[in-house]
Amino acid sequence: MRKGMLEYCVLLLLEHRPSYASDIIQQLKNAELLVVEGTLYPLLTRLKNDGLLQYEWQESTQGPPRKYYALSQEGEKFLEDLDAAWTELSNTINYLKNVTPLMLEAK
Amino acid sequence: MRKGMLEYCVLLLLEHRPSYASDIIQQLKNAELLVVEGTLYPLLTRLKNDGLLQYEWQESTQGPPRKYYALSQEGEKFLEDLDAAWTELSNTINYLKNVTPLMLEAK
DNA sequence: CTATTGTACTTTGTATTGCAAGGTACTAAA
DNA sequence: TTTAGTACCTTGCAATACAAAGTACAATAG
Repeated sequence: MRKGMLEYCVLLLLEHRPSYASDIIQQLKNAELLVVEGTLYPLLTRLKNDGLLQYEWQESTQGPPRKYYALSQEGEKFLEDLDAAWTELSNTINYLKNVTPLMLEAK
Repeated sequence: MRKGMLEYCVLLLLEHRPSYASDIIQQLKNAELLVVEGTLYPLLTRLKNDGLLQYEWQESTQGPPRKYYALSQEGEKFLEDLDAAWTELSNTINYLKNVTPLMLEAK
């Protein structure tokens, strides 16, 4: 069920602040969404190749340098589209959860 | 983004009343969710093979007979799980949409 | 009574996504 | 100099969505 949602979630996070992979995984965990490296790294790479994300290398005080990802201008626009898609999907599900057989036959 | 949601939507519909494929496609269209045959038929077959759906052939007054699908007992139980998963996903997204950078750092 | 149209069901091949598993590289501490 | 910790990356597989093409039956037009 989470298919396709991860992209949206990651973009939502990066809208708030640039982050690197391990940080994103941690933040998603805080939001009850468990994601593993093998899922996230390819996703970030894809979003960058699509021009939706940019990154900058930054030194860390403890450990190897980190790739900090942030939304590009195009990424911000795309996120607005996803916001709209989410609202619609949400409406669709809530509609389906509440329809009665009678309403279905009305069409 | 709709990936993985279709299964849930179809089960929600069948909970209300047994339907056959073309009918389901029409009902989903009424809910603003466009689905094509090549997507739905394999999905229905999979859900049946998983024991979540059953079907009965029924004559039609105009055209070939139809496969009416309905939830099995196991399917009803599964739908409850999906309901819970949907609620959680919904909460996650809304959380991510509303967090501020400050809240993120609090963890 | 055959050809066409409409309805319904099915299959094949492809792209995308998620993930397990394994691997590389740099830093710091033992 | 070895070990542990952090971070990034790749490969191969399974599941899902869809386009496209195909099969089968019923009803109607010619």
